[in-house]
Amino acid sequence: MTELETPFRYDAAFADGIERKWQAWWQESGSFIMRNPGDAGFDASKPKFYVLDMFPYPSGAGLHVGHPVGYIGTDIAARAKRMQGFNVLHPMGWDAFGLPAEQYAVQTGVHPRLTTSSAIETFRKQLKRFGFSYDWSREFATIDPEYVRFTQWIWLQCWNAWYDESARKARPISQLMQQFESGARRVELPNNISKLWSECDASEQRQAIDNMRLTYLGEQLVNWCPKLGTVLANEEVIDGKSERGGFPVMRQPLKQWMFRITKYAQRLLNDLQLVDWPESTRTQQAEWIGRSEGAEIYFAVHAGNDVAAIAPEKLGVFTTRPDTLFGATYMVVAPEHALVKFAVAHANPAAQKELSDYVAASRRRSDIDRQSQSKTKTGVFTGLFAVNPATGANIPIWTADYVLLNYGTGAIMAVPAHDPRDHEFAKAFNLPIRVVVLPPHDAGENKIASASHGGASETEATYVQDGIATASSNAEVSLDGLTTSAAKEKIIAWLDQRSIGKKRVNYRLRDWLFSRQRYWGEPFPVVFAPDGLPYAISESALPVRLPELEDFKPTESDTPRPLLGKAVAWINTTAGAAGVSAADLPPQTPVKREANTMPNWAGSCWYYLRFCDPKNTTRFVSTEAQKYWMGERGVDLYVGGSEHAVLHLLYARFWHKVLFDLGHVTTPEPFAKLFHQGMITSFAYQRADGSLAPADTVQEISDGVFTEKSTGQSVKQVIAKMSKSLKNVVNPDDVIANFGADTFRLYEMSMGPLEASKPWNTRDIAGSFRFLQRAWRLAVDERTGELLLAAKCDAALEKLLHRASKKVGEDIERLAFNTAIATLIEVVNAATRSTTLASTADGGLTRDQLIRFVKLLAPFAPHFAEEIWHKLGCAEALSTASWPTVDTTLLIDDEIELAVQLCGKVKTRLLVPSTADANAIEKMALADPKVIEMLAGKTPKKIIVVPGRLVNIVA
RNA sequence: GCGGGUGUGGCGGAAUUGGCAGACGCGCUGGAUUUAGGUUCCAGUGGGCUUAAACCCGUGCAGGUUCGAUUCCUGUCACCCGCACCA
Repeated sequence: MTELETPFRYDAAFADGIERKWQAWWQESGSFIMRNPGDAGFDASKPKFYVLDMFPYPSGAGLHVGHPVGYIGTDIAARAKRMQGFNVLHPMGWDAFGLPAEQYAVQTGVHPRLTTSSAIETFRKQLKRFGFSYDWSREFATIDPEYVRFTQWIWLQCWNAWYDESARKARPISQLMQQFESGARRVELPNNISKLWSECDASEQRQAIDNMRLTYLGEQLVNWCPKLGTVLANEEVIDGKSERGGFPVMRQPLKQWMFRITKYAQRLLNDLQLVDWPESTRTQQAEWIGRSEGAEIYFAVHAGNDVAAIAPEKLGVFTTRPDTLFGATYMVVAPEHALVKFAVAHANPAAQKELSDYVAASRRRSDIDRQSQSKTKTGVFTGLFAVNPATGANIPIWTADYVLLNYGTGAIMAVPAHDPRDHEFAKAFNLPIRVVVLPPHDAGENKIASASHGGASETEATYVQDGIATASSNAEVSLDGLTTSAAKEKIIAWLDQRSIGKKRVNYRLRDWLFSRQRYWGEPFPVVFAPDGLPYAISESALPVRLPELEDFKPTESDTPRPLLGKAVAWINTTAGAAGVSAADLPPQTPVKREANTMPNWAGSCWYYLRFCDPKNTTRFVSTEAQKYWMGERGVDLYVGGSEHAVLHLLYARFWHKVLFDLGHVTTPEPFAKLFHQGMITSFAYQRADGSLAPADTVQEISDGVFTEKSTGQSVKQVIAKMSKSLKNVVNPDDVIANFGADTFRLYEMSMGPLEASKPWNTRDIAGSFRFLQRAWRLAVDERTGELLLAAKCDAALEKLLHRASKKVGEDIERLAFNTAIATLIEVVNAATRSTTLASTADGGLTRDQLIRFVKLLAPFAPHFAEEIWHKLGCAEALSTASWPTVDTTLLIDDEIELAVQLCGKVKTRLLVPSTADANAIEKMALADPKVIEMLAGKTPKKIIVVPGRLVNIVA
């Protein structure tokens, strides 16, 4: 048949036509606009379902085929839930502050606002072509002034709050003031001084309050690249050089805004039990928070005989193994530790140089490098000694970069016999190793006769597990013979009694560094008075807007400075002009604005709340909208990449909990159910030497055999990330142009499980396209465009369709879209076969069957389904139709086929009535001729009957 | 280094709770339709040995538990993701 004869054939052009038609119709009729409670047309009788994508950062390159995977998944869920009678909130927006736009501005001078808004245009246009059922009326970008205003407002909530340890929640700072003023709480000042509020001067009072706020200024090390004039992420630093340009990078201290997220460590850990998240993600968060129980122990420090200086205060360490205190033969402090500065100041010239060289060198290494065991341990003796409080021994204090300043106290007691890192270090520097724990069985037999002191070669391996303490006693305390847990308790009690240590819970989680030295981020609503103290800008003066910059090029500098520092006129203002309350500072006071900006996380920490009520100009979200859409447990389905498993998801939970404590939101957790979609990878071709050949230089000469065109060398097909250099990037626009959006949606959902990473294979798209073409031919006459409907209902087909209804519904619920689509394909294939095999025109689907089939297909291929739906004479949108119900009586078979196994191997099959019980099945199996033959007269030892599945005869 | 994960035909994958390994798609083979190609339809397609049946082997590798293991356990190999200023 020629194309002229089949004007209604489902090809790419035809698909394009109907897709654009229905997209326009959905938009005009507002099909997916969701009203809020209180609005006209809102149906309060329906339950709510909030399904959310992790919103994208709109990059200049546009959408790639990896973006839509999650979006198609949430759209299927949203469309199915709508048909199942839910009010569905399904919004989309833009995470629009970010580094790429700023870096582009540095290179070209084009304002990030322009770059960003054109990227948003592109993304929006591309997303709309997929026919997603987003409520576009709720769209916003994190750079919108109204959104920035409330992002700053939330920061002010943290500024105006403190964490009440006894109530285990954040409370307004005004309540702290009341406690101070009433004398219920004393002011804790440095050096263990405590005073009444009334005894403090103004500056002490101010300090007392500032030290309690949820956001505070802290000094942190950053990777500063003087040449680029910018701070770099760890991943942008390679071997102490900047990734771009290869310029030296130094770790420099910088005063920056921090969040006291560590106060929430325990709650962030506990509340992981409240959410329906992938187990791996909850584990990753728990590991990140890293709770460990142990002890803090204080070691007296002295400077050695040849250093005539007064030793500094005691050196505190955190250890999870206080029971090994007797085995602590040396100490290690981080190179940035204050004790190292003291050591440098008091060392002789040669040692001084060695120490400062080491500190300088470690500044150039990243934390990951520093902890990496593959690289040999390095370190330098500080010239200082500590006294092991248990043994009384003088033990040397070293500095080494495998100890990190920001974990624990930045210092450790080294127990080389029982910690692999300490062991390796001790071997490298010939430090003593002292065994103080024995494996339980060895302790009993007393295999190790002497566990006393010795050189580094005493033991080859470290024993890290729990065991029995040995060689651990002094005049006051003995741990010998105790199990590790008993020994821990006993030594902590002893340390506590002597006031040289105490029980402590430590978290790996660190306070959250929230300042960036960038332009393209939210300004902080804070200024600095001439005395250097920060003052908040009042809520009524928000948003604080970014100043315009002519030139975005950073300035070369040896010390870190924010890019916004260039906006001199903006930075220097008065308290009144900036919007500081006159109660805090007189309006004419000259002040400097904060030149740091917030990180990208700020916008993504609360966008899910804004979607509930995006146009609100008086509040970040109305109480009513927040209550309705967040409900009891928050967002009902949140889909995004697993690369966000820790940071974004932890930060958003933290903000949410602060807002919860302060009464602004009503759920303890933001996201009830979380799902990670997998990455779309691509094929690449590996040469014999392991290098990768670009995809366009390779040909497939036979099944699975590939050669490089130019050389004829055989190459191996492997899976790799999509990258420009490998020429294996796929543009979704091209795919849609060739097959249509419905085919694209089906293809990406049928590639495999939503959570798995899967290689894109353009060749396979044909399968999804053919499925739609088949389905179309089944329902529509390609010559006339008329519906093809069976007059009679085929019983087998009806049963199949019924089972498919059940299966598709269940699969959508568990986001197993690949198997749902396979089921739909089976229906179409069976129905097609029925038409070609039928002698009369009776094959195919009846009107009623087609209606049900189209409803099942609607979430996956919405344009296709809508087209047939309207051909069936339905005037309302398919999204308003109800989901097919399942008649359970049609799911039961009269007879079931069971597998019959002999010793676990399938030998034959048996048809039994579905009502037969285990006894009856056993009898039938034993009466089966094949079974009799196989048993050959032997009596079965055991017969296992699994109803509905199999019979296993053990002979 | 620390933390999380994945390995099944030529390829993507299915097997939801320990119960018939390979659903569905791609590719390939044969047939029908067609002047031919394409399209469409029908059938076949894990490997070995076979005319066929039957049988044997088979879920990265080596063990273990079990009547029964892709699934649980131990060890091992390979690959992927995250690591706090990329988003």
